[in-house]
Amino acid sequence: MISTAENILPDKNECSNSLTNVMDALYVLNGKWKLPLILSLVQSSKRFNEIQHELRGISPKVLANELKDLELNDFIRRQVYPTRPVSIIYEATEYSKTLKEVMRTLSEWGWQHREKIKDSMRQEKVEVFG
Amino acid sequence: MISTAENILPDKNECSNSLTNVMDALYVLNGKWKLPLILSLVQSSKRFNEIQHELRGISPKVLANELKDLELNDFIRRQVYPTRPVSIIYEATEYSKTLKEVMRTLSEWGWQHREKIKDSMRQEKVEVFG
DNA sequence: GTTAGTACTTACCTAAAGGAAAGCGCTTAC
DNA sequence: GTAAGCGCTTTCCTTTAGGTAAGTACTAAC
Repeated sequence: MISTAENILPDKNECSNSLTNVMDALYVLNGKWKLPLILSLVQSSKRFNEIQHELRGISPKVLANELKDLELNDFIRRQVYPTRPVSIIYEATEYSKTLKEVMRTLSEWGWQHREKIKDSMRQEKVEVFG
Repeated sequence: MISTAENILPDKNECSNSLTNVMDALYVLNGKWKLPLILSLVQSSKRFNEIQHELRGISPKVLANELKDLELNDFIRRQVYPTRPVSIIYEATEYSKTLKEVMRTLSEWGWQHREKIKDSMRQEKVEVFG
């Protein structure tokens, strides 16, 4: 977002826009599995069963749905290799790689958040038993 | 995350951890309104009705629930000022400011995603009418 | 020909998210 | 005393997400 001469209120504009931007981003990325799934495939292409194994807890039904949805939205590609039997490989598109920075900051935050939670649990123990 | 000598497979470790990190982050931040709400209050403290006005479409019930949830998780604070009548102001905590980078990257991505969608819609028009 | 693996689909169900509309207790303004 | 604003709560309802369990079509190996 670039503030130009027409932007009389660059700050306010930027603020209300970033809200809209975030809501637009969440519109496509919302849900428990979309970002983890994209991240997993950005790290390396995988087969159905491999993904299922990595995202512990995802059911085949939900995984199949998410994969279809992400393919429609150009985040992943379903490649069929003519081996016998055929190998079906899911891979991240170039477009899903534009999410790298988002996933990096989110991962960093998730890590420090877990640290914080651990700390506060330790603190509670001290308060109760210390 | 720091790779130490014990990390024989720093890459693989980092990869599987970032998946866990992202899933942990999403566990607290998931939903249509949490990040927009935090962003709105990081930008400036606000009253109930002001938030409702800014996040077009949020119902008072959902807003009240989200505010309670975010307060419990230490992202926001409900301040009561002894004016007559009392003013109730919601403000972002220091902790919610640790999300700034996440919200910045997400906002940037949301912006460029909207541009992409606009472009692809233009492209479709050219294909159909051009 | 039976077993196992891959990549799903189908049917069924529950829980949670989310929305619409109305109301409530308070206060101030007219 | 009536209307209007604030900060919600309550009720009722629909939609969506997500899970379980079973099954299917194909192939290949034993």
